[in-house]
Amino acid sequence: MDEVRDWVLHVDLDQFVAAVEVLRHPELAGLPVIVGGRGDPTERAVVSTASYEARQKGVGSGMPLKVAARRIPDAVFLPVDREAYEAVSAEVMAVLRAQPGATVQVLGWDEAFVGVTTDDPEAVARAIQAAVLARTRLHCSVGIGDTLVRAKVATGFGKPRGVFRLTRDDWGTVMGARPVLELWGIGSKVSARLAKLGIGTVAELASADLDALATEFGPRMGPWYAELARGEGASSVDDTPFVARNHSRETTFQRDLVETADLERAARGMLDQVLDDVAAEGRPVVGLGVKVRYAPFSDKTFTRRIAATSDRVAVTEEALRLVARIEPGRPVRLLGIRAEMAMPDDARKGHTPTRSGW
DNA sequence: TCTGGGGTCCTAGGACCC
DNA sequence: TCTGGGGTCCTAGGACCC
Repeated sequence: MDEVRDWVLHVDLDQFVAAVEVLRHPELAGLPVIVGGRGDPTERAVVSTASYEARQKGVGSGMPLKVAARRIPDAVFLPVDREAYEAVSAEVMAVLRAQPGATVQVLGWDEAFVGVTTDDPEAVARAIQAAVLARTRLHCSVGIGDTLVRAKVATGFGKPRGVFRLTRDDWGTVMGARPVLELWGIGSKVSARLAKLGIGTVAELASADLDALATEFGPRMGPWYAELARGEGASSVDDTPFVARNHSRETTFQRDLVETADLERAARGMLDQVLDDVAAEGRPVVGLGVKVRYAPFSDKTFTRRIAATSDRVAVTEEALRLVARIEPGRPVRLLGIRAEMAMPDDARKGHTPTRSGW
């Protein structure tokens, strides 16, 4: 038994979206279930979640549905049903908040940090798993750590349905020889740039020269990567309510658009939805962004800062002026519209559960 | 193989002000 | 007449997360 101290637990539902669908459709249990897009594998869309049966056959998140269908021709394809997942997610988070002494920081539909003070974090983890299962019939994995990063990484070793602890004492032993790509916050681009500096493993990044990292990645991100590789950073769970900075909509067109009139119509439709979302929060718009993906695959963004306003007509006109900068005649595969909102005075900056906070 | 949608934060470079 | 340097804001783009 440990002494009483603060612990970070990272709770992650197992194959959440697919599991919710199987609960609704019990006859799908044991089958390869793939959820993505509108559920039509001939469309341009990607896999949101694949069941373990589908994963065993090589289908995973982010894969184009067309590719998934080729790999598993007899898989069950289902459309994404956000509202259903949000409802189940709310139940899960309510269970977590009901744990005695728990501080809960939600990271997404299917995961959250839970801060507890205890001498037996494994017992708390098992209690959480049992409570979530009893309330929602869903299984989850729990990572235990002395920092947020270590708890988050630990969960991966617990999946599925398990519990795993990772602390300062064994972080180096467990993670040191692994590729930096396994760290949360390092993706393929940064991994490739690190490789050019001769850094391939977590241990190498943990002991890398900070000045060299700062030169390559900037004064904040460079040193932060080394800290990440040591498993360090924030160790307390922050339950400050989340305040969104942006609302946006994007659409990938099934057929590339070329005509200006088509683009303008699409932009107006998305803008209406975005402004509905903004209006629901009652906050003025202070900036606009347009994202374009030209075919075959090159992104461009245009942004503009505006005086704070809730005037939909004015915002729409301003956004359409940005859309007008799209290169005429070049096929457009994706259009995105983003509205940046004024932040309330009491919103703390930088507390959000993303990279900089760690 | 052919690449979603909704977010967050960081950086470089230019403009502008003092 | 010619010109330093710091601070801040904005834009555009990049990277990563779920």
